[in-house]
Amino acid sequence: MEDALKIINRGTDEILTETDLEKKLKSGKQLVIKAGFDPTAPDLHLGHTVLLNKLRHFQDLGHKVIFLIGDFTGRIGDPSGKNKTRPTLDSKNLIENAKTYEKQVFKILKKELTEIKFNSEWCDQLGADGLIKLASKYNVARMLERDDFNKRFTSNKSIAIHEFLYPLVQGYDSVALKADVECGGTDQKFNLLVGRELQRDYDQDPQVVITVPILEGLDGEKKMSKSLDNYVAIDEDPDEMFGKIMSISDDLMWRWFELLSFMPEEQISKLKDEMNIGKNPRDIKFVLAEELIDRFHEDGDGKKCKETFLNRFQKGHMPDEIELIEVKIEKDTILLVNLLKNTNMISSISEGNRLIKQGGIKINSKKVEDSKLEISKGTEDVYQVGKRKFLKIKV
RNA sequence: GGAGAGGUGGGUGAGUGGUUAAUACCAGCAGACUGUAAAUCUGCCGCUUCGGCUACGUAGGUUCGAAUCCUACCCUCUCCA
Repeated sequence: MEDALKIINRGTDEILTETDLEKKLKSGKQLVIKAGFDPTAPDLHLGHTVLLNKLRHFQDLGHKVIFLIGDFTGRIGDPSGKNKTRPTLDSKNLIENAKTYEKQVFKILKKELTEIKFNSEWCDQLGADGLIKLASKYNVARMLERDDFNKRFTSNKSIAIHEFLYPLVQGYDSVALKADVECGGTDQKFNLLVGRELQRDYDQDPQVVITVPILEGLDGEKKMSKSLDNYVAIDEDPDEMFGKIMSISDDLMWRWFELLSFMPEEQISKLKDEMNIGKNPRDIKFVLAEELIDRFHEDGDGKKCKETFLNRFQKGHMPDEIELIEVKIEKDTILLVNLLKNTNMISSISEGNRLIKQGGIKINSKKVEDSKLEISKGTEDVYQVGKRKFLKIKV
């Protein structure tokens, strides 16, 4: 019991309330743990795993996780108001997305203790009557307690009515599922709490709300998200993943250790000490990168990636395997920049000219100086753009 | 319904008739450096067959010349009712 609480506590932001949680755990029954996910972004990244890890902890204790895809909520519109219209996802898309989720989610969650559900299943039944009834359970004053609503309200920014439906529907999900616990990011706190209130209204035992911190993305400031392109997807190519992790700032590294590593806390602070007495932060970042690669790929891949990384960037070697592409041309020669553009090594000819001017393009490790360089038919060379893009092209 | 503000390159945001492909910042890219794809520094940062071409909400108009003025339209926001 003590242990269970300790496991659940690690890495959480808040548990509301802990006594409720204790009571539920003590009851001895299998609990229903709910967490909601966006229907439009089936690409899971490290940011999601903070939450998924927490769900996994519950599974390790034998409880059941409902992986809820908010297809109905997604249809209402985005509460941030930024997105104008969301494409309505048809059922075919939904099934596809769900499959994509499945493939990734079970890298962390236990299949036998996970159920994937869509909230349209019960929300579609609701109808106008149901919605009105649901809406009557909450009031505007309470809605305005939500931080972002409050800010917008006090600064006279617009709040669309339907945005109020968001937390309500999300809360209703908890009612429909009879959730015992709901987990989400700290930014979800209000919505999660609405679930508690609604369950009470529907004569259910209110769910325990557990919030986990939001992981900062590669830039170190904004939250990790696909739309900001500062993410590391969990099914990403291992070398790519390794590189991305190595590219985070030394400061951010510690945050990631805290939220992503399974390493005991004492061990992490030991690493900090080592850095303070002069150990290269790069080597500590290796530790983090290796752990994460091993987790999402095969055991031992982390080590391989590290070697590749060292060879390529420290010693300046070319990667062992370079993709070969064959390009057919009509004339006897082709302008280098055109060739690179055709093979998507660069996005425009102007960019190519710029890169050549700056010494960023190499053929067989030799820097290209001439922007009008012609490549002849019948050659096969290794082309390099910048430090990381390699391609073997046969003309 | 009435009054007003505004829509500029990936983002924030200057510019208010002519050295303006458009200040600045951020992001991005390259180079240097470092035992990191950290940090820092430097350069680049619309496209091009290198003749030009296309760009400042959309469509017209005025002008030798407009992102800058005019007209209409669309959109966003604020205030009053």
